Amino acid sequence: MRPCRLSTRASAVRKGVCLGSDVSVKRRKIGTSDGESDSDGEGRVGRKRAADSRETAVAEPPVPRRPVDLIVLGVNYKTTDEGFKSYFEAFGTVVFAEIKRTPEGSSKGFGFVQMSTVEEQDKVLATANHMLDGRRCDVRIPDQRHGDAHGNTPSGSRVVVPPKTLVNKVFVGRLSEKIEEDTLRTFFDKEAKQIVDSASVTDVFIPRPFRGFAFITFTHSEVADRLCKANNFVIDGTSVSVTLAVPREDPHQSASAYFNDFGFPYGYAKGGAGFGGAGMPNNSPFPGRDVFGYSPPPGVYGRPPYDGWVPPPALQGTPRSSRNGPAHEQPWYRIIR
DNA sequence: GTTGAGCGTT
Repeated sequence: MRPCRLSTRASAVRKGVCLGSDVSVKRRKIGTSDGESDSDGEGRVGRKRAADSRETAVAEPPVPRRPVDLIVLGVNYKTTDEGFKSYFEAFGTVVFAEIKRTPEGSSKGFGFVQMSTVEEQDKVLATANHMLDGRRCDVRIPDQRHGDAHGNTPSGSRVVVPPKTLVNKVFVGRLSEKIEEDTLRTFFDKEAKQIVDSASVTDVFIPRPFRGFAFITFTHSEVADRLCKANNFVIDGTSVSVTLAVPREDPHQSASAYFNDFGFPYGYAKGGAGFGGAGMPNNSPFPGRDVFGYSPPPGVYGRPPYDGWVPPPALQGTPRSSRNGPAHEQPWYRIIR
């Protein structure tokens, strides 16, 4: 039996209720009282699906936990990509592994790894001391964002969730240049149908010249929503991020700032140019916005938010240095919704 | 050729 922690809050947030300045929920621990890991595959909410919920599942389906890229800090500079990957194969199947390198090819001393299941991921996270090529390294869930580490919005203003029907498009970041539209369409069409039988991809847009991202439009906004909660996908050996593509706010109308479910303002324009190439057709349904009409949520650009699940104490490992405070003060230790 | 906290060339 699992207590139904946060469920009321979660559904309130989902319905667009004002989040205000409530940080207590965001900092609340879960999964600590019984010392068990959340291994029921139903995610952070831990809600049991009712036996007769087939008809109502559409309203609020349980979102299964999915593996995410884990960051590996303190990797020996001489560790090879092969050695890096094979080390984690002791914990299961590695679906993605990469040591970050300089353009010259030298290791930056950290990398990312994604396991094939959350169970395997938990095994990795449960290991406090990973020894790789004679060096102790640390594996963590990546930060969800840069900047604000306290989950506060810049303005502290109320949260307004725009109609979900507007967001049936996702931003796919961290793409490699070899990606093709057909590959994306096929991949995401399959994913869409796993969420909603009748769903499909209606559009794939890869800005040219290539800028490392694409937009995918679906028939159903639920698909976009669910994909963003998973948000870690490996396509052609590349780990890509998926976030909601949201209508970009007219900077002159900032009074009506929108916020997404992660507490980030929608339509936040990155400084200066970026979107909005001259001469490109403006097919945006939102006048005054960029040529795409959409933009990724700020702060999560290229770094998708984690879905809120945090490892129980048994899986949290050991901080590498004194700069790491208690787990509940870690940037990844936040309840997103 | 060295190093040792970090967060992924869009």
